[in-house]
This record gives sequence, structure tokens and C-alpha cells, in this order.
Amino acid sequence: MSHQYGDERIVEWLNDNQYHPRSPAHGSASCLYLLDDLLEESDKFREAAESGEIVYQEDFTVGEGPSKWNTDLVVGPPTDDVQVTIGDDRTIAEGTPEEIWLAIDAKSVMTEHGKARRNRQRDINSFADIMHRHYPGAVTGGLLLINTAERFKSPLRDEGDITEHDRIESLVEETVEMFRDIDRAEGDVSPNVDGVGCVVVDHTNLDDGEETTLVTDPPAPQEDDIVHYHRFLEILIDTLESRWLTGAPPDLSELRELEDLHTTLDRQVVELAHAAHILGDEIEDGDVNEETIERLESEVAEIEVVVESIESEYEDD
DNA sequence: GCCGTGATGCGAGTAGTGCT
DNA sequence: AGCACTACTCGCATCACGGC
Repeated sequence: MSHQYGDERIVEWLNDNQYHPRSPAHGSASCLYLLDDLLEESDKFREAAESGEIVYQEDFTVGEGPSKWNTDLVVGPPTDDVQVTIGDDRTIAEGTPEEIWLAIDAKSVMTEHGKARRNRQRDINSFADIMHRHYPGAVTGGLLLINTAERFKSPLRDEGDITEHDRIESLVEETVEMFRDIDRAEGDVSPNVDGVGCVVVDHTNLDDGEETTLVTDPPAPQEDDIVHYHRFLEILIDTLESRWLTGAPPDLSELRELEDLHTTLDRQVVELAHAAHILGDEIEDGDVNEETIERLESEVAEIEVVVESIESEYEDD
């Protein structure tokens, strides 16, 4: 039995379901399909999931107040021990993550592409920004569903009011380009998004027997395009594996022998930023814990060790 | 100056969901 | 069951521009 990827599965979903802009159903479906793809494609991810080292949660809230953000899917180490049920169709447990290793936001541009795409682009950027402010090391991904059908029936418009998409080819081409041009983190710990995937579909939302199809010819992204679904998947996996799924946390006393100082530095920056963030929250609430200060102090000490190691590694003598 | 076309930003609006 | 609340766009009002 060969694995069916998320881009094909969301098309099947659209064939079986009406698209409704006010419903989170399509976004939730695409995120779970992506999760299945990660479990299929990455051995390290699957092993971490099977051993209960990581869990997933849908519709996860980050932050508080007016700037809070709901993320469609997050993955990270759980707050409590979990049991992965064998024989489940998904070998990762659902639970509350304590830290966020991966965050995905699913968005769609089904009609009125001209303005919708700007709003979605803004959404992706601020999603990555807010996410990184709270969880600096989180690997972030935006999954875009883009419609290329010439006619589209919006459930929000009056009956019989079918939207005609004039010059849809160039609209979709420009839309894909906009998401291709969003600044990427490129493997670094950064406020930018790590990956953006564009799935182009032909979906009229009409009950006319017309089948919804996955578009693979241009203007849909081609295999070597960074916004192509498979490349998007690859970027997420590479970044996740090198940042989080590296086995045991580095032993600082053995640091000189570590091959990848860059990975260690990144990881330590993440730990430090996270400790600083927690302390920041506590200051905000006027309830600062001794332990939080101690944790920040020890993270500062650890990053000093990392920097010293890098220094001794590279100084000429 | 008027009309048509295209771009833009704001907030209204309803399916879904959680809570009582 | 019914109420309150939020999510996620999408429609509309408005603006900018250019041809006639």
C-alpha cells in the first residue's frame, strides 16, 4: 500500500465535502494529512511520536489578550506522559505540548484572489512572528490552498450568484509567487516562517458533478519549487530533524567533540530565549518566581560555555 | 468631468464549538 | 437545549487611475 500525500488527500476531501469559508473543517483536514506525511517521511519524527516523546494538538492558542493566535496544528513534547495506542490510524498521541517544536497554519485562497492573498500573506507573516515570540525555536509552516477554478459558488453569496474568475491563470500565478517570495528562516532560528506550501486545486464548490482536481501543471508549483508541497514537507522535516530530533540534548562538557556547533548554538539560543520569555511573562503578571530567574541564569551560563567553545575552536594560536 | 476598471482595507457575518 | 463566543474569510465601500 503506497502512501497518499496530503495534497492529493485534501482534493479527495473537497470532492466529498462542500468548502465553507467560515468552517475550520478544511484547514483541520489538511493539517492532519500533513501530520501523516511527516510520520511517513521522517523516521526520526515517527520514532519520537511512537515513543511518546512528542504529541500533537489542533487549534492551539498562543499568547493572551488581543494578540493571541490560534494555530491549526502544533507538535511538541507533552506536559504529561502519554501512551501511544498501538493500532491507531495515527501513531502519535494527541495531548498538550509543553514546548512547541512545530506549528502549522492552514489558509485558503478560494475566491477574490486579489485581496485574499494579501490578507493570507499577512496572516502567515504574523503567525510566524507571534509563534517565534512565544516559542523561539518553533519550526513554522504555512499551508495554502489555492483555487484555480474559473467559476466558484460561495456559500456566503445569494443563491445563483456564481463568481466568475476572469484571468484566473495569471491571478493564481501571482498568488503562488507572493507566497514563494515570503522571507524564509532558511534553517536558522529566526522570526521568519520556515516553509510555505501551496496546493493548487480546481474546485467550483458547485454540485454539478464536476470533479475537484489537483492541479500539477503551471501555474501550480513544480517539483523543484520551494512552495511545492513535497519540497515544503522536506524543508519542515530537515529543519525539525536538525533542530529538535537530534537525539539526546548535547552534553556541554563534551562540546569540543561535537561536530555541529551551529546546531548547539541554535538550540541554546532557543533555550535562553524561552527562559527569558517566561520571565518576561512573570514580570508582566507581577509574579516573578525565584526558579525562573535561576533558570535564566543557568541558560546564560550555558550559552557562555557554548560561545567559549566556539572561540577556542576557531581562534588561531 | 464622467464613467469603467482595478486595487485596497475594514469589519460584518455564520458555522462550529464550548459552556451552562 | 440554548446561549455566548470565536474563527476565517469575503463582500462592500472607498479610493486611484486612465481613457474618452
